[in-house]
Amino acid sequence: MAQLGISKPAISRLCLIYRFLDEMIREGVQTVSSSQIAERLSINSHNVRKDINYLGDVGNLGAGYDVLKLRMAIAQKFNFHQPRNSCVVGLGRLGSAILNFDKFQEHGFKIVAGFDSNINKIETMRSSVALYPSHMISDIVRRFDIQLGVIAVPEEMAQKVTDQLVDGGIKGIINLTPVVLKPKDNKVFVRNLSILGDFHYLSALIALHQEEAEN
Amino acid sequence: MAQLGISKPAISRLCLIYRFLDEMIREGVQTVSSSQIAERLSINSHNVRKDINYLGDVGNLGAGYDVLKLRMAIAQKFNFHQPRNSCVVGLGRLGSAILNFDKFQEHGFKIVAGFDSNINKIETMRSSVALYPSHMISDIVRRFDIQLGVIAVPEEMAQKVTDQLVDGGIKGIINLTPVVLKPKDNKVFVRNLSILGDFHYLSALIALHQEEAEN
DNA sequence: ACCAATATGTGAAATAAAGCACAGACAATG
DNA sequence: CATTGTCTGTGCTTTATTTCACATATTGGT
Repeated sequence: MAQLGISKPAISRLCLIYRFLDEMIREGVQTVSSSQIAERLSINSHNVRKDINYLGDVGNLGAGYDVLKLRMAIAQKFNFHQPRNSCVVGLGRLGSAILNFDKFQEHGFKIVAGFDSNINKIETMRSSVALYPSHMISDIVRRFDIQLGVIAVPEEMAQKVTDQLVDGGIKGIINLTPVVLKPKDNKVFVRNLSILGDFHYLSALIALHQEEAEN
Repeated sequence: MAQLGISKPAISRLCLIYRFLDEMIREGVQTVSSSQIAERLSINSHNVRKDINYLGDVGNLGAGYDVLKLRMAIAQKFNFHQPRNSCVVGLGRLGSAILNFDKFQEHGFKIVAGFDSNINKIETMRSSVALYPSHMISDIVRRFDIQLGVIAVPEEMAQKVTDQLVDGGIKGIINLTPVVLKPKDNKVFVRNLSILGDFHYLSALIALHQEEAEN
């Protein structure tokens, strides 16, 4: 994959900053400094400034950042104003929790479809989102120009639905299974959010930390 | 925080490898090479070898890794055989989905408590896990030696329950809210799994990628 | 109008992580 | 038992990311 002109950790931090600014706006704050942001988000203030610098000229030398202006600059750089259609595949407990989570809409992520292989489930389930059987994934993704997909199916189905999503032209996948997905099209971005994985990771950190403390 | 002798990305990869080995064992495979692991997990084979090297002497020069031996070596290094008590705070749709997800138990993460501030909910909810009102968090965490906590509460409560978990002596937190937590005790490890955050992140990647493609 | 305090912007230095090349060890085969 | 091909272990190189230092701009008070 080619250059992005901005590092991935930086993108990730700017997303955090973006949400932090939302909060500031709600509280009526008009100006914020790099060290205030840094303090709240537990990152280094130099890093904050450098990240913001990727956006171009937004700060006021000596006078911090204008909250609205900075937020706008991030939104523009990352095209956050363009709403993106999304879908959820797998409507078990986890999947349906996400399907019905209304917070996403507020942020421009419109969930327009839910999929499950159990036809009975999609017929009886109540939801404001349109539901479809899994074999229609590619069709529906293409038809509604769905760009983001959340995968919440059992492990053994994960790769298969990935292929279907990719066939439909999906652009990004949030993978909630512990499986490492291999999208056929390598322009598709994948983000792994495995709770089991994080249990392992934290458990490992704790163990190493204890071991170290004993020496 | 001090040295761990092993980088965090490496820990994360080794956790992936660990689960991959589980799969191999189920399939009856006895030996695996660094390039097979690399291929399946989409990482570089040099990197795989280097990571495994942190574990000490486990490979067979010229003949790949013994699946069982390697898995054991990771488990030992990270103390995966020690079961860790866990809890879930916030029993909305997301929280209760996790509470009732039995996969964790198989991996040594025993969920021993669920918390919610809505007393009515904890009285009427059916679950094999013991449920408590949120004001008991510190008590119960301490009493049952709970080491890992999953936070699935509304954003505005997240910091408060973090403080309670930390007061009880929690060691690690999986944060499912988009809020950046500030644990009072900095020996507590936090892992952020914000779906909204990942929507933003992917959305940003897609936007940058498109922009680049246009030039 | 000046001074002090405050904050950004940014090149340069330091650190961390990933990628690489290859020497050395083993296994399988004939 | 020798030979060939395979695969690990690891120091070195390269790349990525963070941290630092400081020059420079701005505000506010006197």
